[in-house]
Amino acid sequence: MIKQKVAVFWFRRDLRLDDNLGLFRALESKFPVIPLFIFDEDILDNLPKKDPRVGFIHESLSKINDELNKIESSLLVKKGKTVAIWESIIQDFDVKEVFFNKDYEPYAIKRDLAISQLLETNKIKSFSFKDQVIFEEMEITKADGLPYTVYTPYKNKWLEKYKSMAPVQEMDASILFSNFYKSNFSFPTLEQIGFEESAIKVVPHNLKFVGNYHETRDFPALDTTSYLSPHLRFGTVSIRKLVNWAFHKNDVFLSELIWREFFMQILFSFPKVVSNNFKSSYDGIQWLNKEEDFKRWCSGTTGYPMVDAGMRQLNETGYMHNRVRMVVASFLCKHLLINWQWGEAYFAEKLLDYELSANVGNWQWAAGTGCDAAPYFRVFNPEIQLKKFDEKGIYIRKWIKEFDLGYGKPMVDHAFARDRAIATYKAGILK
DNA sequence: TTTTGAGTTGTTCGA
DNA sequence: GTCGAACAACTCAAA
Repeated sequence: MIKQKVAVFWFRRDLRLDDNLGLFRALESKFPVIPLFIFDEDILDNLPKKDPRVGFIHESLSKINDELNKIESSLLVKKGKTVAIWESIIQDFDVKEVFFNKDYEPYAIKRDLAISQLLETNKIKSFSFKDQVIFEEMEITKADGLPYTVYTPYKNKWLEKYKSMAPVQEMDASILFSNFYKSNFSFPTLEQIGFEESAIKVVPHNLKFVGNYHETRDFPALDTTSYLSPHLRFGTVSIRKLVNWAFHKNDVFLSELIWREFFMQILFSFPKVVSNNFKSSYDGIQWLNKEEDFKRWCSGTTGYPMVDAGMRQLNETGYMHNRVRMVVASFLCKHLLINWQWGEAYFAEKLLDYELSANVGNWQWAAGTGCDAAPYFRVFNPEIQLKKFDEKGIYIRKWIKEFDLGYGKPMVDHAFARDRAIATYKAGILK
């Protein structure tokens, strides 16, 4: 049997048909395009069976597949080790070209290199595209060509470059949809991939409060969050469209999107931050790392309402308000003197928007060990934070049902913990 | 090369 | 109640 000549577009964390650069370029190919997604066993094997993020990926793929079905095409969904899957695809089709959008995490870089080599060996052309970010690694650098490690000058340069760019062209790939490979691949259920439905769900994003972001962002009771982060994580929204829109809408909100790229380029240029302090002079801190303290933090039973409400919101929904993330992170590192890596790992497990670069970057920021981090003597006072940002206790009552029935005592005295944290850091920081 | 200014999100203390 | 300084110097970026 003669194998059909095809191109393949490989979806990874860009789960949309709309304004997807790599997909657009793929559809310009002279070969019909098979859209592919691989559930990567090297990642999935470490996840719980009810991981809501896998559910969201599955749901997003299902929507894409529904769209494709309208034009007599379908998504090819595979599960296994990526190299083995690609070997099988090369067996089944005469693959001429492969298109995908770049992914900058250490694991992804390694994986993509292996696949690119496999394709090259088989004389298949592969093309990768910048789609996940406005500016990728080494596009925003200091005059000497080295990466920025301080946010503000990075942001200034980023904005300068963005303003000088030609206006963003939105790509309407739908005019090219006729070039999708006609197929009727069967779409697997979540159970067939080895997962189960979770009660926790990614919610649709909501941009209606962005205009007032600078005024409302610190008040968790208002629930004016955009809920964009998981969508950015999995690429169900286009960063180009979002930035283009946010640019005229709200500077502070835009700045958060620039933080995203700042931490991405930090991870790319300094991959050691995944498991090491960015500032190695902080390596000598004597963490207490007490298991039972960590468990109380995880379960939201520290006795500090702001901390507990945040952790319970996380445990129940997979989200946590940004202001509260700072409070719980500072509490873990400074009040409990637990290594930021413990907290980072817990967030990685629970957050729907979990993204390696931002998680590591922000945890190191809170711990004071990161680039451009909070100074070590800055210790958030959970009671003052509550008074300032949830004065009426609306947020904490939402997540702590028993709050008015008499709430437990703090597990550690603030003044004591603050002094201990500053003294411990001071003693541990190498000169 | 040297100098200068600046650095996400805080808290506490004392005048 | 309000305000500035201290917390601790240090490193980075740019001129």
